Amino acid sequence: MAESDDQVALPPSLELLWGRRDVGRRGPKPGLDVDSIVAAAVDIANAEGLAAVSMARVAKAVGFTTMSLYRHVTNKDELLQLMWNASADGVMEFELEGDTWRSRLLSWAMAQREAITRNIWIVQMPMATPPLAPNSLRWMEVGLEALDGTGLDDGDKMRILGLISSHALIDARMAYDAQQAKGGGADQVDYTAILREVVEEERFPQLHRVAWSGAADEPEPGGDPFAEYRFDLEVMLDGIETLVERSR
Amino acid sequence: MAESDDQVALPPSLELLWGRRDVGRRGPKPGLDVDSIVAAAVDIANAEGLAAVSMARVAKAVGFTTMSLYRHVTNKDELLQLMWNASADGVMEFELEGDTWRSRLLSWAMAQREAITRNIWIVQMPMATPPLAPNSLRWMEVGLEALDGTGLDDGDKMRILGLISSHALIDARMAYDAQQAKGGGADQVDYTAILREVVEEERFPQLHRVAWSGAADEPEPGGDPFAEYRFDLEVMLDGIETLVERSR
DNA sequence: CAGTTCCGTGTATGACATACACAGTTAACG
DNA sequence: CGTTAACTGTGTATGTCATACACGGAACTG
Repeated sequence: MAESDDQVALPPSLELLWGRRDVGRRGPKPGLDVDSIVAAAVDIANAEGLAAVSMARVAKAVGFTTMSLYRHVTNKDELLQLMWNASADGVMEFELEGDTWRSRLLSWAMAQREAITRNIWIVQMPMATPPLAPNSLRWMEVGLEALDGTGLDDGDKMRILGLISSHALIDARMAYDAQQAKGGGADQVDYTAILREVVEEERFPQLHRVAWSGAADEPEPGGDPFAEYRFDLEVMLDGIETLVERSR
Repeated sequence: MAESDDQVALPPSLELLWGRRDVGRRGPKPGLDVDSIVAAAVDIANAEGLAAVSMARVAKAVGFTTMSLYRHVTNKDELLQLMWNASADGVMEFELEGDTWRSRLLSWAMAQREAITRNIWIVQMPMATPPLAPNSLRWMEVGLEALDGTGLDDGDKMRILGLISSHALIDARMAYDAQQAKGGGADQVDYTAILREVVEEERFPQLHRVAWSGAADEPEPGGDPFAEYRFDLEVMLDGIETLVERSR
């Protein structure tokens, strides 16, 4: 298992994300840098959502004109990747909690979900995963540490981390959508009321029962905002536990 | 548990999706209808992806001008919801397979993933869930049937179906992104090669091991396109099995 | 010092979703 | 049955967006 000395050509965005993009030395001293651009973009996203992050808007925020941004980032997609990596910097402060792989993994999974909540605009990203950049790879590194001692092979470990992190994202995305729908106005109707309105007993006997049993009711305000995610995590952790037992 | 006689005001999109939007009777006979618009939009999406579905493009496909579409759908978001519902019509032919709740639920979960694959543009939808429209509610109805006999309460059943269907979507989304990245050109580099390039042993000991052990290698071409999804499903089904045992 | 590279600006382009006014068609109403 | 109202589709316009490209000036290189 020898490391190759050949340098692999990283995709352009990753070159930038790993600090490997050659920066020219001629020409005027830049008044603008990529870190300032990314920070401004993240601020706008935090304040107003990802849709508010246009190149013109970011440029204005850093005091330059729109087209100057393109001297520092190739395109908007690259800026989005940079933003995603920047927002994952909480990994630097994160520490696994617990004595068992299960409790450590749970703490990791909760941290994933909380990190997204702190930068909720991530749910609006056009891509499904963060770039293979320093911060997200550090999250994976820590996740692998959580799984030390399980006896699982590395491939399964990676798949498990992928399962959990993808679920954190989509759970946050669904919660965000639901909240946006609620924010639309006073005439919003909740899930159960809609079900009761549309599911006839003859055509949807199961859903009809569910609708009228109150089982689909949305959680009371003030409760655990992550209740749904915790349920899902328990299911997944139980399944992982089964996998761990089987590998022993 | 009496049904209320009060009609709840559905959100405007759902009124249309459930065929409850009042259609006026005065004025010229329409040359255009919402079904034609949706069908055209779905065709374009199937052929070229969701980004190709602009109002102008759809209008051209049905032989009308852009603004005429707005006589039939409120806005583009509504059209997207109509498309999502239309694409879920495979539920009409679907039948659960198996003698146990587990095998039935597995068949349901696979069908979810396959349905998305057939209309892969769904992964590019701006919203995280389909509308509460006839087809997606029918999928839920069938999913609840799969869980008959588990003894789970209705709330847990709904959460389980939500877990699986959301996972089908994000798994498809990640697979789509990966494929798009591959299609970018001959200079694309795979996941493992990137890991090997960027993860130094000192800083990322776990990922370094994983990268050089081959555990993160992408599946060979020609294998099961749903291998990752199946792994995830086994984990989730094992976890659900634990939940079922506990509820007995 | 001439040539090259690089930064930021200004201008332009094409694409997009959608507002709004107009003219003609059809139904409702008294 | 004539008038009014509702409705359809068109044409025009608007503002926003990402990004191409040319220009002038700053800074480096040989």
